[in-house]
Amino acid sequence: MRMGEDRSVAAESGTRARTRRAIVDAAVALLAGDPTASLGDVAAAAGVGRTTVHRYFPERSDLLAAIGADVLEKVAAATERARLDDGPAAKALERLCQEYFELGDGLTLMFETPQLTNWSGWDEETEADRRFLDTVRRGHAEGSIDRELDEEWVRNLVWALLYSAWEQARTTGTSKHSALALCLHTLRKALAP
Amino acid sequence: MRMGEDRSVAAESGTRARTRRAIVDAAVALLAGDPTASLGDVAAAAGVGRTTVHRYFPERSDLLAAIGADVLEKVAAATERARLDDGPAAKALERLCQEYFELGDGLTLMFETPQLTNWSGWDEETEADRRFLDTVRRGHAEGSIDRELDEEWVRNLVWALLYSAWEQARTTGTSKHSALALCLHTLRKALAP
DNA sequence: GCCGAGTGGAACACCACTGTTCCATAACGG
DNA sequence: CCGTTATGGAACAGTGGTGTTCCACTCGGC
Repeated sequence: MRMGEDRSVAAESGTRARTRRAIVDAAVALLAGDPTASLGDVAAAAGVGRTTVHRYFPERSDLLAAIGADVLEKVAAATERARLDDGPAAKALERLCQEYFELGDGLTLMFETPQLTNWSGWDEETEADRRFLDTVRRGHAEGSIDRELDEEWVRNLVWALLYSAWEQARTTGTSKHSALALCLHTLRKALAP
Repeated sequence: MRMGEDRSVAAESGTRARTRRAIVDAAVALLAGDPTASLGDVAAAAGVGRTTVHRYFPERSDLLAAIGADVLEKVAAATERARLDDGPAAKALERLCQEYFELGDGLTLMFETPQLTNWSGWDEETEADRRFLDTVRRGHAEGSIDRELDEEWVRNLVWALLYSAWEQARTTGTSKHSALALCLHTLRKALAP
């Protein structure tokens, strides 16, 4: 082995890694708009041949799994950036909400493509999910989050607000910035005891 | 004309009307869970032959249109029952929320099947939608609804909360009743100035 | 400039769903 | 009770996505 990585099977050449990313990114963007888009469509959107897509992801489910892993990774990174343990829990959730908002299409996808959440990485509790629920509990304890709202409800609420904000930006002319502001404003009021 | 209706083409015999309902109802329940379910699945769920489904709805899109009309009708009825003009606007929206909650599967369907909203009845503003937005404006005027939240955002918010509530009942063990309570509690706080 | 990795396209079999026709039979209603 | 009405199933062709193979190409890095 030279400088390259060799995680499980083999290191991926720079070219392969780039093509792979192009396909996954295009798939995320496309499937967010229409979860039933064909692999041919994905290939076209990625600017590669359909054959190439099949070379990287033998079956459709393989592509879905890759997307799932990708989103999961981004969620983990966003959670990291939000520094959930700093300051009041309510504020921490607002920061998290901002970070999640930036995920964009990946977000919509999780909402509209339950099949994504059907692969191995999702059934067991995610680290990010656990950190989220812990933070809500911390908020309950320190009194910065309404105790009437149980953890799962807060989680659902956050996702729903994020989805709404994107929907707002998409359908009405609202800018992403204002949509996020509405989202955070509403979250703050909802969480307050 | 005797007692029967003869709206556009012809009155439907009792038998036909019943079969039609069975198909539409089954389709709503099934498609809410999986928007890509086949017509064969719908037929099976409705307890009729696939041929019969095609007899009532020649093409898939015809069935979708019928479902769209059905949901639209139920939304209109729910809006009626909520008596939006009575009392404070914020309370009116809470009543509306309760009524919408009862729509159940029809609700999920509107979220997950944008194709439904692509038929004729949806593109132009619905009467129900107009009444909703009017009520929000009334709330702004009388001060019972936070003026920071524009009408569209409130609409998105209500739908998102309803979806969350059903999700809550579906995934966590929460009873429908408690889920609705959380939903209303959150809405009340979010709307308050 | 060369060689191999990486690619695109054509052609193929396959499958599931769709929409249609036809016929035998069951249910309904007067 | 009998004829009309409604139904279910089988069989069919058509369609579009899927997954596979093969071959000619081009591009990148040494």
